[in-house]
Amino acid sequence: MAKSPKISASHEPGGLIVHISGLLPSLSPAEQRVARLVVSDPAAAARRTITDLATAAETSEATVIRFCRSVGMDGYPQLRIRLAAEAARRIEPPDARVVGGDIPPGADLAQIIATIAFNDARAVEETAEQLDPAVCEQVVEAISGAGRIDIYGAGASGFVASDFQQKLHRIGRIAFYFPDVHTALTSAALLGRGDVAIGISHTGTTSDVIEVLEQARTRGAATVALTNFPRSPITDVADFVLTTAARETTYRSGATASRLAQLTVVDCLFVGVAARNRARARKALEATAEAVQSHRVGANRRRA
Amino acid sequence: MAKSPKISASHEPGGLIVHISGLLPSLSPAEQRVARLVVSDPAAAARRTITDLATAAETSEATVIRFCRSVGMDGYPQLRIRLAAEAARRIEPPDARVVGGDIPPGADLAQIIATIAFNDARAVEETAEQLDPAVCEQVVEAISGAGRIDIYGAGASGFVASDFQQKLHRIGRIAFYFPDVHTALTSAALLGRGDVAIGISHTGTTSDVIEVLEQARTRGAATVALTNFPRSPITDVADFVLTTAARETTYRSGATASRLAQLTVVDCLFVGVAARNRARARKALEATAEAVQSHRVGANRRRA
DNA sequence: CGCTTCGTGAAAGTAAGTTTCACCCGTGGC
DNA sequence: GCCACGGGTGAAACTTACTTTCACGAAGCG
Repeated sequence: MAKSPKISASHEPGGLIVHISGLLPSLSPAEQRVARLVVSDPAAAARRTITDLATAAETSEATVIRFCRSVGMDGYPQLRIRLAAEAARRIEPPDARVVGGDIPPGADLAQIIATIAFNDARAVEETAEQLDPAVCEQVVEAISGAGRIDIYGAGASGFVASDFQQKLHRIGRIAFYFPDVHTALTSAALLGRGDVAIGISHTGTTSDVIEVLEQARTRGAATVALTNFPRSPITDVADFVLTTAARETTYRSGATASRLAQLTVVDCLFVGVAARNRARARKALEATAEAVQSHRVGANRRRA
Repeated sequence: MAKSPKISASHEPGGLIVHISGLLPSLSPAEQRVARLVVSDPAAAARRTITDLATAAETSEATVIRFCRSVGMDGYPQLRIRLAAEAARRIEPPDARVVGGDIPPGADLAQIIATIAFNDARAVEETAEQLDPAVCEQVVEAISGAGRIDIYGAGASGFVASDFQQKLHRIGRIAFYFPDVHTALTSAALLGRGDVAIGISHTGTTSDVIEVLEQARTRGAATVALTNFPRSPITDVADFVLTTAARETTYRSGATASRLAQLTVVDCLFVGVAARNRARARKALEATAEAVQSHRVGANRRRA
């Protein structure tokens, strides 16, 4: 291969569990069975012997070992230890709301709210935990020094892309977002060395976004991918990979959790860029805030 | 072999480490050497193999095993696991990132990430806590029975409005979002009894949104406001008020926390509406998911 | 349609953990 | 002073757990 020096992975800080669930789709079927067991109850897995776990996952010990290697461990004992540590750290399984669980059919609205909020908050926290500050730093640097920044995203990720564009624009960086593939491709073709292209795709498999990012890369721009899955196709065309950590809970939420996670990452990058030149960013922000002032009506009422 | 129960095994409250140091004096010399190693650095001990630890304690594996039994464990593996868990627990909460605090000027990216994520997650959680399920229920009911749903929002809140529109559309509800005030006003003028108008404004003072919502109300539509401030002007023109709970941390972040909170509320409403007619919503979602399938490329890669 | 490549488990091999047992050494009785 | 006696100990035998190798079969490629 020898193509992408790629900056990412190998990091896996924050949560081992989170890390594993991100890798899940890139694992083979048998390994996925193991992964699911581990993720669903890390503490229990830590207690099991390798033969035990293999049996429970309906596979062989060999596969369990392969799984260990796939997620970056040396072997089973190391996984066990890490799992135990991980499980201990999260002593607080709040209650019945299953992480990543679906909403039960009979649920009332209060339950729905609690479940959604819990999962959303969790996605944000876990994303932050596993974000690699070093990679972020590099991306921030690239953006700060970029002549131009193109941001791509389709569907739901398009909102995030658009949000990012606006943020950067507000602090005086030249950033673009294109809701349309053709326009985006055209723009990507005009990028060059020193420019930055950012592709956002939750699944990492959105062909439109990948195509455009690839185009940008060919032209010499630094490419950044923001996705939930560290081994998805989009990472092949990215110099820098940033991952979110939303355990998508079936189709139910229209992927809101992943959206929040993406926004959090975007916000981190934004603040990082802004922090590089506080004075200038502050001034720009104040100016833009002032601009919309005339569209605000009188302050909040006192009393009832 | 049932000799002396030595000490009240099985219980070992508080911490395993504490427990061990408690019965340290009751151990034989060689076992004490082991115990001291373990107590002084549990995490390191957890990483060692039994032979390793034995060597380090200048004793034999047999003694290590005896030590394990003495402190109430079944064997060495169990001790290792418990040790790892124990060590993980003691590291504990990273620091005191101030809620709602601003980013200190000298902060490095890791700090920035932690602070942002903390505040973002907090906003989501607190929003859920203070959301009134009864009001939500009414709004859900209104949306479910609406002939048409108009959603208004400007600037950052516009993204949320747009997101909501798309969500509702995906489950077959007739919903609109207008980025432009004039179009929105026109649309509002066409609303009537049985329709729903939703205005989103973080500050609750965005005159454009208020104006449009007011228009909708005079035409007989049910009006909903989503804002962070329960006493802001927008609430005057709303039949139902839903609030977020983002403590805005200065203007710094371009209000991402409030955005996340808004999205969470929107998601709750969405799921609430979808839950009212699971079958229909599910079918619609599956159809839309299928529609974009051809824009996805092959699955995630295996291996490294 | 043959060729590869990849996922897989059976079996062989190695390392880790556990048990057994004989030894040492201090103690106390004869 | 000599001889049981018993706890503490480690060497070695043993068992179990973990790891590697290998060959088979299925899925993709030319």
